[in-house]
Amino acid sequence: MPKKNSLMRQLNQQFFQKDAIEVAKALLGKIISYNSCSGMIVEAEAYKADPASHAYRITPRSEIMLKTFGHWYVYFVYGMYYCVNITTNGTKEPGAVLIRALEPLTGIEAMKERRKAYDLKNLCSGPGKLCAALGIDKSLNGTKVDGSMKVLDYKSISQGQIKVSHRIGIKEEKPLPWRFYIRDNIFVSRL
DNA sequence: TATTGGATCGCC
DNA sequence: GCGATCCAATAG
Repeated sequence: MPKKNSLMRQLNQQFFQKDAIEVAKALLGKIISYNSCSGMIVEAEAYKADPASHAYRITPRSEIMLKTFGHWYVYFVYGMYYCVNITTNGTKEPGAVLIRALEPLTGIEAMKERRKAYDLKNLCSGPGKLCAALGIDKSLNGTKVDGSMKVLDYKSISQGQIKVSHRIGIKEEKPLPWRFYIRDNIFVSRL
């Protein structure tokens, strides 16, 4: 693990009380730290109450998106992968940001071992991949963002370095431009 | 209770 | 391009 210095402030719940789109952009350049492993967020997507969102209808699974902010929302997909989100938008409207890719920083050997993948570019370049790499599972669902898994300040990303596209794996009539990633970063899931 | 389809990934 | 693999949501 690297030495923590004063620049690596730990983000509190309050940070996530704002809109998912704003949070998604603000998360680029931040670090996720868990299980003695860490990586810089290079790609994230916003979800609110749009038809493609779990919160389009509030169900027992998705109500965390409505009722909380600054909590981890972890769900299981395709029978074999987990995806990790952070809830946003206060407690009156639903919102969450899906973490889609990390640039691996520390605990790289452990992450390679969990993933059985040894190419750095391939280690955390997708929502399912990064959860497998860090060992994230449903036991973290509903925990606070400043609990055992944390988010730390790291690099400042300017607006000009942020690229925007439609969300991946979503079928919708008119794709919303709610995916954000760091320009020229090789660790994103795709260009 | 049964059915269907998915915010994925890796191999064919 | 497609199968793996199982849970969550909906319909009945």
